[in-house]
Amino acid sequence: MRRRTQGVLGGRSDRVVRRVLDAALGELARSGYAGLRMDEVASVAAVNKTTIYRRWPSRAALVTALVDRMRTPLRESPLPDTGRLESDLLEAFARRFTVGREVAGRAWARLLDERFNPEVEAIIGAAVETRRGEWRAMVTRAIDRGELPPGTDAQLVLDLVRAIVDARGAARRMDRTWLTLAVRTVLAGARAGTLRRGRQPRPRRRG
Amino acid sequence: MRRRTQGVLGGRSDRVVRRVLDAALGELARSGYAGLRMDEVASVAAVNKTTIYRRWPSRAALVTALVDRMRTPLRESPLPDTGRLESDLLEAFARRFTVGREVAGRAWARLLDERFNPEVEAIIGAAVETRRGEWRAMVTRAIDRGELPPGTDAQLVLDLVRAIVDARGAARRMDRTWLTLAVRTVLAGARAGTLRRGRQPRPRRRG
DNA sequence: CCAGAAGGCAACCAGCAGTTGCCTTCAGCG
DNA sequence: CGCTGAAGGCAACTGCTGGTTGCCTTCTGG
Repeated sequence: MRRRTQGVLGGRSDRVVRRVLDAALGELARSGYAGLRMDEVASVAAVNKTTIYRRWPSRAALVTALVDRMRTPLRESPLPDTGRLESDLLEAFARRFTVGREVAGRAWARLLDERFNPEVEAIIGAAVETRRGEWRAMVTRAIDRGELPPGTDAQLVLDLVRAIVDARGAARRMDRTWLTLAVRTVLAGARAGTLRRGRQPRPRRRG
Repeated sequence: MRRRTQGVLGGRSDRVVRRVLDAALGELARSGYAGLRMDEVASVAAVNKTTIYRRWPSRAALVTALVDRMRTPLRESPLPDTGRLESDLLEAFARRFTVGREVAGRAWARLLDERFNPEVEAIIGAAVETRRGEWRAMVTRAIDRGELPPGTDAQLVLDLVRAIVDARGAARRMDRTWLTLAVRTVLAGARAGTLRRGRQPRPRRRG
């Protein structure tokens, strides 16, 4: 039997896929996940709603596919390794907001904002999880270089930076200033030994 | 004409108000804001949906009233002033998660998780904004005491701690460990001078 | 040129916010 | 005690949206 012409750019199907994903991207950036109306996507894509549902059984599936496509270029380039953790972190995080076009950045920010939503969390989680090891390695290298005290919890460092960065959602646009602040503050904490693995940090009186 | 028997505890109306708000609290803790079904609230409160809508014109209004009631005891006690910023912050933030009963804590956490939602943000914002000055004063005192370098941006310190704390939402329950981590890390950053007002912090090579 | 995959169309179901019109109950005043 | 008006109950309804279904049309490649 004839297979779907996936991958053969220019086929009827692929044209539809591209148009739907493009439309979905725009709608996601505009209205966020919760506000994304399938009818609207269909109409913008100049495609029937049924067509969308035939290929992606739910909104979650559609957005998952979209995120996957968004992150494709990202997936191909390795994480930065500048020899200095601060620069590595700055660059690595900055990339998250400049995936491809401007729209994609906004769409991703909207998703982050809605990460409380189990569906969204699953989507983001799946996308991020794959590179967790690489990210951790980035921090570990810094520890080995002596930039951070031995015993520092690499994952914790990342979690903290992410927590701060993600706090800046769609409303207030992510900017370099905030990102820098997040990275420097967390690194200062780590250097002060606040982020050792396992044991509770003891209170430190100011000197 | 006879007025509503508001305030006269035990009246029919007040009993209804209490039951509806209690029910709403439970539902909010269980299902979050977006998942809060008015029919369910009505049914749990053993009250008719119409009755709810007559008093609170929308879900947002209902939750606003609920939050207002939740925060009443909090509003009455001043923020801590232990003479040490770390303790102040720890205690002040810890309170947010122990407003009254256990349920209220969970409900509040759910709200925080959904703060991306404009409606929710308005609700939270209104509740929090009122004490912004007090919080800032807490940090300013510490600067005056010399705990933090002069010129430190008090609001920024608070924003950062909040960013980290809030990252722990409903799924992973807020715990003292994470809170401590957040406070200590941000304070370490602040002591290192990362959070001066206005000017961009210069990169600091590790010593 | 034709079989089968993919797309279009229209009507439909289900869940839920919010509404409406009308009836019932209750508190309290005369 | 009985009346009055406010507050509550009830049931049916609108409107929106995600997701479904059955059937017909179009495109594509062998």
